[in-house]
Amino acid sequence: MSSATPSPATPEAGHGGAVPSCSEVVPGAPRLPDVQERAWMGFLATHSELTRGLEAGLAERFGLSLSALEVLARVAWHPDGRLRMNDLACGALLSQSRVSRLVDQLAGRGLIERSACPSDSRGVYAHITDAGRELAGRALEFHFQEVRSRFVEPLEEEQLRLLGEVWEQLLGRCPGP
Amino acid sequence: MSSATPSPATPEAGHGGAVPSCSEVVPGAPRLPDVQERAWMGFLATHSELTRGLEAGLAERFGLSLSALEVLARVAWHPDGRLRMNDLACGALLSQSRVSRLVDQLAGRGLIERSACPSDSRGVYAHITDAGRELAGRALEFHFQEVRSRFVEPLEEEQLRLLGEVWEQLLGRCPGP
DNA sequence: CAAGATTGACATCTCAATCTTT
DNA sequence: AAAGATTGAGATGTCAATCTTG
Repeated sequence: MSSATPSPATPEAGHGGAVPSCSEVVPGAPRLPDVQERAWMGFLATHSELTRGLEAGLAERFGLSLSALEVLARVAWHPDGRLRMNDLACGALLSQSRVSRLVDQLAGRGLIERSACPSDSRGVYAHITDAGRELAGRALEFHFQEVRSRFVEPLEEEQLRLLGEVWEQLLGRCPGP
Repeated sequence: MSSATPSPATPEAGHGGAVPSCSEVVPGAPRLPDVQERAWMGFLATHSELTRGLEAGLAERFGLSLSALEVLARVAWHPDGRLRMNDLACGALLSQSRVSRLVDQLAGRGLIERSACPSDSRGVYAHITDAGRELAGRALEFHFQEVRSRFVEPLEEEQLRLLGEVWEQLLGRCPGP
């Protein structure tokens, strides 16, 4: 997804910028105060730019999407080398059906195999294969290197710590049903 | 999009959490150091949770996606009440083709109209209609209220300022062609 | 030829319906 | 009835091809 929050139009806005400058504002346009707007718009723009870059690198080198890598890696490094479909969906930011189709895809490439769950016939295990473990290792290594160079290294340790606090304050305000 | 970075599997991971706790780690799994991981994973999880919530509210009350609102609002508050398709695509985080189809959709609801550009026959203007301006006003008002309550208010002014700095440090490391 | 706009083909992702098992 | 897994339908988004105009 990438979706943005509307920003007041900049007349004949420049063609290149990731975040519109928002210097020229039309009277009457609802806006957020500057500090808030920069924090919010930058959040969206940064997410968009970073995930696009990471997706592109992974796709080119390993034929994996971020979601596929997430699934593959979680199965690969589970102590049992297998994980039930539902448990896969829970930790990831993915729906059950998406996980089912991702596993289809990875199974088609011989990176994962499905097998029945003996203790609960409803369940299905996703098993990592040798090829899957090997690819997961290389892809994850590359991916973390990318995250370091694009996200970690441009920031100070203190900024990273503060980001962690911010996410903690923002998350988990969804009371269950 | 929502896509996540793989996190080392938590055995029988809990079913509710947005961010896996990552306390149990399998030896051999590539990882980022804790502070880095919290900053990065929280970033992804927060983006996912916030945009889902905002999308849902807008869709339910106004039948608009975030992208549709972005397009509608930019046209509505442009000084001329109109904008060329290409200029629409540039400021937004959207491709030209997506903008073209969003304008189709909005035009079908009578919120926007297309018209030829006299000075350049290749160009097409998207005009805001009265109905479009009215809806944009209400939807944007609602949307900013949501952003305030979900993103701005849980944070301190100082944290918002720091976020702005972080995005500035992370963005714009893409040298043009 | 390059630029603006549209279209077709395809990837990604979610929701709702379904089927099986508990 | 509820839970796990899959499937169908549809929304959202991109890339590449095309068509028109500069």
